[in-house]
Amino acid sequence: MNDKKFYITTPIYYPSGKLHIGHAYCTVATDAMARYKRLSGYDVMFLTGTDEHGQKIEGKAKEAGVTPQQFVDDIVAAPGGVLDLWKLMNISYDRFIRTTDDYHVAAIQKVFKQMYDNGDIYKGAYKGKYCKDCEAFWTETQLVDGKCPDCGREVHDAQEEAYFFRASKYAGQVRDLLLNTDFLEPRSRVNEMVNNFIDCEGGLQDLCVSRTSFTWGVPVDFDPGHVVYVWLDALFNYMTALGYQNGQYHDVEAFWPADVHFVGKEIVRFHSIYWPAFLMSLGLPLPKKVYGHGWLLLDGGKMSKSKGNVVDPYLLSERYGVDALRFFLLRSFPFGSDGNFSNELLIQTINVDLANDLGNLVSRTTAMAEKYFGGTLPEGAGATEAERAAAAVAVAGHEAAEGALHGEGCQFDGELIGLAAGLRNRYEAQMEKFQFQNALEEIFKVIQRANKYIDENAPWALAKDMEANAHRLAHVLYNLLETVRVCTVLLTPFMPESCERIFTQIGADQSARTWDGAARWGALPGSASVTKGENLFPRIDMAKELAELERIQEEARKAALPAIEIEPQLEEKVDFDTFCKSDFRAVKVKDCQNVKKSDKLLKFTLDDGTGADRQILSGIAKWYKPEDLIGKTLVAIVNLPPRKMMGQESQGMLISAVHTEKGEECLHLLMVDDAIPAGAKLC
RNA sequence: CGCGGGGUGGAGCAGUCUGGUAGCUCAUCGGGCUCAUAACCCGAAGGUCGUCGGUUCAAAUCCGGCCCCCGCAACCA
Repeated sequence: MNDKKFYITTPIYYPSGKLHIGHAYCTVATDAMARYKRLSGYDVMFLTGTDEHGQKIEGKAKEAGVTPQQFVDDIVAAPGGVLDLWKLMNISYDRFIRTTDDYHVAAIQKVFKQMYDNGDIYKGAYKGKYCKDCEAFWTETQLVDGKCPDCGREVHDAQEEAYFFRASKYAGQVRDLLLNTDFLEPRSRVNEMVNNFIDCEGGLQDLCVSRTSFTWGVPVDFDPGHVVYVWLDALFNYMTALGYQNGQYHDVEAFWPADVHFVGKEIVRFHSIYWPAFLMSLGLPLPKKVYGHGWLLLDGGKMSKSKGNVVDPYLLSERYGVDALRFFLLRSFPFGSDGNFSNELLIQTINVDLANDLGNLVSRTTAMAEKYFGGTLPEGAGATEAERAAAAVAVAGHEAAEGALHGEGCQFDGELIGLAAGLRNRYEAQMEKFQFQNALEEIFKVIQRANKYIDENAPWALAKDMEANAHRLAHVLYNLLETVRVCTVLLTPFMPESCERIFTQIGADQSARTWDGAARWGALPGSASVTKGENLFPRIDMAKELAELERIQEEARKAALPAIEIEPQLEEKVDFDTFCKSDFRAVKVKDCQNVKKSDKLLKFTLDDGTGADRQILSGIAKWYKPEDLIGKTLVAIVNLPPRKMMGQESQGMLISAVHTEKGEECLHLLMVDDAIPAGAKLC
């Protein structure tokens, strides 16, 4: 049995709607970490899943007219759902937990009972502001203008019976854990937690762990009417998924405690305070680390459904390739802090790093191997003993490998080989700190060095005299292939599929793709067969693509809007006499023209039956062409006071029907039967 | 005085813990090369590091005041 074990988790996501790029970000990071650990020889358990209970899902299901279970099944397991998304994004999770899974539910009931029995869960009252219509409790601070934030109606004080977890009992221990260990990272999150929730006024508050105001949750088996409230249910997934308190799995021994929980910064509080407290209550080992990563922001602000600015990972994966998206997410943002997502940055990253630097390096290298040597380098092109030795020195931590190569071949070789051979160590140091951005930066420094190495050696110049230079040329190409190989091994956790293709192109067999191989110069056989394949990462036309993306996202935004909206009817009554004062008449359009310098107004010359022309200006140019209206019979109110618009007088108003369709305003002029004579009164 | 994060060349960021030539990507300008995905390589211009004060031989970095932006305190990556 492998004693190098690694247990890593994502949060379990709340499937009240489609997942967005933020969820993908966290999951991709976890996946890269898991793959990295597997690559470096660990026995990895990678857990992700969904947190499916709660009032919000109950409500959404009701809205949709399905049961809560059907609702979450649809979001999680249906085509285009969570499972599909992770499949598309190549997420190599070992286990996927749903909190509605039977074994989890049963285990949570046992956990709850146990904590109740040992006195850490007690019965109390949950107080708050209650909205009858929404059947929801709100806290003072959630209220909008003192009213329900959902429906805007009055709320009133109310309380319900609830169970509480005695978190206060563990405040000291948790405080110590946060302040005096590196349990919670990045460090900047520690103060926030301690100051805000432990050293605050009143100290650490007990946590409400049951509710009676909704039913979609794990029932408290010894007290009907209560369901377990979110965090106790959700947090224990990390253990029940290993088989804790259930017979579904048997991996607690092997994998608990977790090595790291990756979580978003908004739930750091629950993972760094309540989760350890729960475990302390049961006398269980604590996870080794909680890492609170940052958020992807849009235009400097939070992504949210209400703002309508969520980014769809499905769309981006399909458009640019999963690997490009995975790479972008981890390359562009420091994992611990917030980052600004933009389409422009995405495309730029793909173009610069993947297309120009990496893709192009592979392309030009393999192209030359084919062109000059038919795809197989000649005998003796491989690494020399001196180079292998020098590389070993670099791996051992001495950057001065080039020193060991003085007098050997070309002056540039040592520099390239030293840099490439030492890469694994630098990469490892960053990966162990979850600094994906820096790990990738290290790789790309080497890739850039390799591109420079091509210029320095000008293989095309060497190729002009093959008789004299064939050996040198082959060796230059070999060094490039080796550099690409080393980089590709280390890129595999980030871009598994693309790396596979690169390995194929440079002829790297399995033994050359290993973690050990990444620190061994000369692992690629000198006779490896090289083939120039399809472009790995096609360049994207920035301007064109941005426009296209904007169009697609706008369309998606519109599709999410209600199909047809109409103005709500007025509550206020109008008395009959007032109504009768409005003089509506049928009018015939004698002439209609655009008003100069106005993009909204049309000028109508109308026959209103009086014999004199009536002129009306109407702001409907967006919907009608003047020539299409001539001869039509319309409806106008004729006794409005005249009004000047753009310097011309309007004597009345044409009547239209208006509504909103997919967020867009629509307008139709009222057109009536042409048999109606001009001037006929409408009543 | 609720808590936290941030303010660094035109844009986006690193550097701040462990003071000592201000770094990276993109954009701009000039040059080189032609193997390659109009890519690659070299060079240049551009910053009084939000602001005021303090400590110091020396401050983007340490300390204090102020200004501005964002987030959290609700389920939420």
